[in-house]
Amino acid sequence: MKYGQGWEPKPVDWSSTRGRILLAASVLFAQRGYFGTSTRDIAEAVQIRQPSLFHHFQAKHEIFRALVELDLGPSIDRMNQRFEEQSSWAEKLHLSIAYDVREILVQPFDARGLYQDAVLALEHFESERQGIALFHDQVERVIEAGRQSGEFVALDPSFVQRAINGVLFETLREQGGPAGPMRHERPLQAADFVVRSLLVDQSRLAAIRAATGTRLHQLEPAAST
Amino acid sequence: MKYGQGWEPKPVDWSSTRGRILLAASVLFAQRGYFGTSTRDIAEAVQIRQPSLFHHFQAKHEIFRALVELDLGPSIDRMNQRFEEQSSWAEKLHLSIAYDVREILVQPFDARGLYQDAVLALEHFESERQGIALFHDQVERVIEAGRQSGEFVALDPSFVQRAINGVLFETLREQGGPAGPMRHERPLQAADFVVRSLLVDQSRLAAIRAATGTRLHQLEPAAST
DNA sequence: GTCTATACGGGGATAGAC
DNA sequence: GTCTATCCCCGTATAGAC
Repeated sequence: MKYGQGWEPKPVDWSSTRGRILLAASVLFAQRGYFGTSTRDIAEAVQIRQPSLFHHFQAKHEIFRALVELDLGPSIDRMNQRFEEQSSWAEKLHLSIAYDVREILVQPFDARGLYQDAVLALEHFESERQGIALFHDQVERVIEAGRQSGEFVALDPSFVQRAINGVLFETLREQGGPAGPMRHERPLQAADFVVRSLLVDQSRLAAIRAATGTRLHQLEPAAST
Repeated sequence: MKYGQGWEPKPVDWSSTRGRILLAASVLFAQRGYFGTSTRDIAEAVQIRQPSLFHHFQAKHEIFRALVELDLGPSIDRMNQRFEEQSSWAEKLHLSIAYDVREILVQPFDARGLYQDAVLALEHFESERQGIALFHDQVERVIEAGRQSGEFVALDPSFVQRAINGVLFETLREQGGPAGPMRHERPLQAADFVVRSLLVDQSRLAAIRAATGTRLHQLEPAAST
């Protein structure tokens, strides 16, 4: 299993040819989808000839895979960090959502084209499907634990996990990818929206929000490097 | 403008060849995406030869367009009905969400492949994009009105509209299309999740939920015909 | 309304020179 | 590491017989 246990993708030099291929491909995947993007399109965007792509990646699907790793790996890693912290489940969940939203809005590549069922269903992406499932499990575990501790109302964890997913993804769609204008309030709004719906005692939200704000400030975005 | 003003798509005889093409195509679009589905695939699923498709639809994108109309048209129409009713904004929103979730889970075709930005960006789908924008406007109007009346907390209507979208869509993904096992509690759960997060006075939720339950029972699913 | 035959463009990927 | 040339498959769509 590739994902989990502190695994992180190697950092990418975004100015290298390989990095520029990844950036351009992510934008095209987001705009036209994986199947709607040809290797010729990608090559043209990077200003190289189409066969030169295959020097950097063995196949088209390896470009896609690299992008999923870059997005998903750190996300799983962050969630593992939340588990190790001493904080309430509501705080963990709130910080996770806000952090994920900020990272996805700030990172240099466009993640909108990456989590399409139709693409991930391809045979090549078995380990990516596993990674996604792992991430979903992590989220569900927080929801479930929060419910058992009495912090959250009783709601199907799998439903909540999917709702969070939907909120996260739509926030990215709204921004129109990393190129779009950053809505700086979105990370906290998204986290508030979900946690407000889950909390038994809603008067705690203000304090939780404040804690997340402080932590987010400390944890500088890694992606801007 | 095709959508709006009481417009509704013509009913489909799902046992006709045309209907079977629509059903099969919707499933394939959901599983492999629009670009990942060939007209050969569709024809094979319907047990006819590939060129015979073109007797029923002028082009591949006309099949897709017909499916979007079948899903989106009734949805817009239902929202218009909510506007004409005498009820609070919270009730309108709650009923809309629950109703939409139920319909999307119950209708015979699979809507999961229909709202992909990469596909809708194609030139052919201008009127579909307009229809989707119209629906989003309707939702935002309810959010905005509810906030002004003091029923809802202050949250960016466009953010909330997207969150609702995400929840709706993820609920469908969870079920795995119309073929999957229906979670009968999902319509009310989804509506609860959103409205709970929006309501200023959360003690109203139980009453709102009860009202939606009654109305939903009266409004039999149209799609099962 | 469905078929066979076929046109024609575009797709991913490889070979091999520089 | 990038190029040109090229292979070969698969895609949508049309023509025209039955």
